[in-house]
Amino acid sequence: MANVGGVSGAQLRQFIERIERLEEEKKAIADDIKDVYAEAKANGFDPKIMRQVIKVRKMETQERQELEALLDVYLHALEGGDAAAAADDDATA
Amino acid sequence: MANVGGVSGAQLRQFIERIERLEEEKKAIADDIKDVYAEAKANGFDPKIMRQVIKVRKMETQERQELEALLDVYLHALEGGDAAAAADDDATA
Amino acid sequence: MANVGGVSGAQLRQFIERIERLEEEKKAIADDIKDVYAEAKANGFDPKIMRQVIKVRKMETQERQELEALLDVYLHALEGGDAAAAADDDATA
Amino acid sequence: MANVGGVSGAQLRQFIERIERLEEEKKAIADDIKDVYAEAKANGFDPKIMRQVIKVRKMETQERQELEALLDVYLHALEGGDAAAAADDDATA
DNA sequence: ACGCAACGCATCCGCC
DNA sequence: GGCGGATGCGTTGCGT
Repeated sequence: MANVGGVSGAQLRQFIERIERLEEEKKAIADDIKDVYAEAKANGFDPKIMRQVIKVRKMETQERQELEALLDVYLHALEGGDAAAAADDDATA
Repeated sequence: MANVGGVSGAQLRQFIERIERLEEEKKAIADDIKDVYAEAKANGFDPKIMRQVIKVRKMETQERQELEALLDVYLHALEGGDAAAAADDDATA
Repeated sequence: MANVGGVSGAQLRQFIERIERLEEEKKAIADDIKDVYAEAKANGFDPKIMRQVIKVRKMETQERQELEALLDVYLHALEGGDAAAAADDDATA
Repeated sequence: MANVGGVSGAQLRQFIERIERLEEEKKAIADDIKDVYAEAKANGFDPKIMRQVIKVRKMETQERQELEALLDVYLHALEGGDAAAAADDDATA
């Protein structure tokens, strides 16, 4: 009985297996990351500091993206030709 | 100054960038997983049940692995020739 | 000043001391466990094997619990009357 | 076969069960601690800060105990009646 | 906004 | 005494 209540069990199985496959890939990458840290450590770098560096760079990236997003909002408002929109944009920011 | 305190800044940069790249991939896969859950939900499947099913299947796999690990440790103990091997007689009954 | 910003310092003290007391008890039990391992080792048992046996038994218990949780979630889904119940047809095969 | 290689499996079983029992108790206490934090939070206290407070107090306790231990060493050295001992005590500290 | 769960980090213990 | 593995803690992200 692969079909109950009009819904395909086989289809569910496909979803489950796709997810399990993806999670395996995710784990594999996480392991790769651990390997890189280990290799770096073997070359005299401190993993703890490296993590800090990566965290900071990530934050900088996020800030930059947010600024770009904000810029886009402004530009689109101008494109729209509605002068008031630009004025409203970040009154709450 | 690409060399500070005897360590190569360029080498560090390589490690950092490899890790950042891998973390992007990891995030991409995590997003894919979310997408699959969303797609399954759109097809009438309950994500909560799916997560539980995946969790159970994962635990089954882990338990097999732990049993294999236990077997390994028994075998090594036998190699060592000491009394600890007695652990297999009824502890798991 | 036992009252700062509208919160009772005395009350906080009670919470802190309760927690500290509980943590002492927890540590005492952890020490007891170490003692048992030491005693077992003195009787010729391998602690490593013992830990693995305990881990396996624990996982067996957890798996039973997860299966029960899965059953619960199935039953609730059936109550809800929606198609998600189809998850039981072959996903675990 | 409760006896292999002259070692009692029943005895091992006793050790295993004692440990499992103790670990249950430990877990129960850990849960109690969580409950206290939750209760404190419900009364408007920040668990994160509470943890900091407890950590600091613990460190202070440890420092005090170390000082007392050091004092004991000095006192015992004096009791020993060996004048040189007191002078040696912490030359390497 | 809250609570839960997974991840990563720090600490500690046993082994070499 | 250093190293690797295991455990507990704290943080972050996800789902409700």
